[in-house]
Amino acid sequence: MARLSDIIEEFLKELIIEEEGTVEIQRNELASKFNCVPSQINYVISTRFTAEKGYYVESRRGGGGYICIKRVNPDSAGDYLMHIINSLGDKISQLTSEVFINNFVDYNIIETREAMIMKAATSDKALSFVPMDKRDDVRAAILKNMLMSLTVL
Amino acid sequence: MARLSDIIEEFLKELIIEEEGTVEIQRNELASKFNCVPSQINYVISTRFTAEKGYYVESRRGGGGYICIKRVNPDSAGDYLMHIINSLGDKISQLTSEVFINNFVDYNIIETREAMIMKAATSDKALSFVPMDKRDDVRAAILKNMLMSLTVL
DNA sequence: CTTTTTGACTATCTCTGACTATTATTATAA
DNA sequence: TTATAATAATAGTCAGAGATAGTCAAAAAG
Repeated sequence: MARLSDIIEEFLKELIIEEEGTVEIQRNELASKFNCVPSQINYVISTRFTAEKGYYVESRRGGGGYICIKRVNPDSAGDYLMHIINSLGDKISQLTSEVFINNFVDYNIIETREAMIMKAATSDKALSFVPMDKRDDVRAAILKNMLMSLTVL
Repeated sequence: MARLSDIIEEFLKELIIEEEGTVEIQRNELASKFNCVPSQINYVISTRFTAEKGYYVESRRGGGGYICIKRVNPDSAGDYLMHIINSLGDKISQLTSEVFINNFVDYNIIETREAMIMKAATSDKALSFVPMDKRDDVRAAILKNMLMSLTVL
């Protein structure tokens, strides 16, 4: 029993993909397409296309009014990660690495579990077979690689 | 006379087998199917489909609400992971590592994003600073460490 | 005594509609 | 012609109704 809101959400997201990141609609038109009251469109937008979820919405009332939804997060999260990756040096200590990873959680770039995995992968324990003098290089390479893998999703 | 809770438990487990590991129900619907109060469904879930027993449950209230039960693994995820960790040798190739990681996703042990992170951490690219003859040892250590970090969550 | 069953009360999410706010267009007055 | 007022065309807000699921403690069963 799919909810109408979910159906409308899906419809809009597909449009956004088709239109490559932005879509412009008219509230009443969309509402009548889905046989619902216009305010349902507002409901869908305010619960599904929030800034937190990576969307930016603007609108205008009056004759020729519209609602425009833009997807911002995929790029900006990717950009942010690229920025961090570029700022990382060729060597990094376990402690510094953990600080970075904790920051990613704070900034909602990664989940707690993902952070645990990353910390585990970059811990001295995991790298015990790597000679001390190479360890910080390897750690930096691993961390960068893990972060890079997230920029494409 | 079998207890109702047992009957509902059995019904759900069969459904889970049919649906290959996951089932989605509506509380009221299921309750009326078995002629019981809706909260009995909660009772069954909270006593029979616990995390300890290898199930993961999520739900949503409101119109079109649902309860979704996923079987993580016959054993608990932690046990399963420990088993895998112990079965891993001291060396592992990139290819073998990826096969393992893909299996974890299939068995609902980890998420797709987590898999990507793990693959990135154990790729030859990430380990390019590690001499070839040590690489598979380091990779095995990293993989084990990442998996270990998940056994405690 | 422990487990199961029940139901009253609560929490959360969705849908609806009346009322409000804003903008564009058209009509009217100066 | 220009300024202003009325009208039309949109979108926004919010509270209430509807639809689910969750909690908890008492009653019932074993």
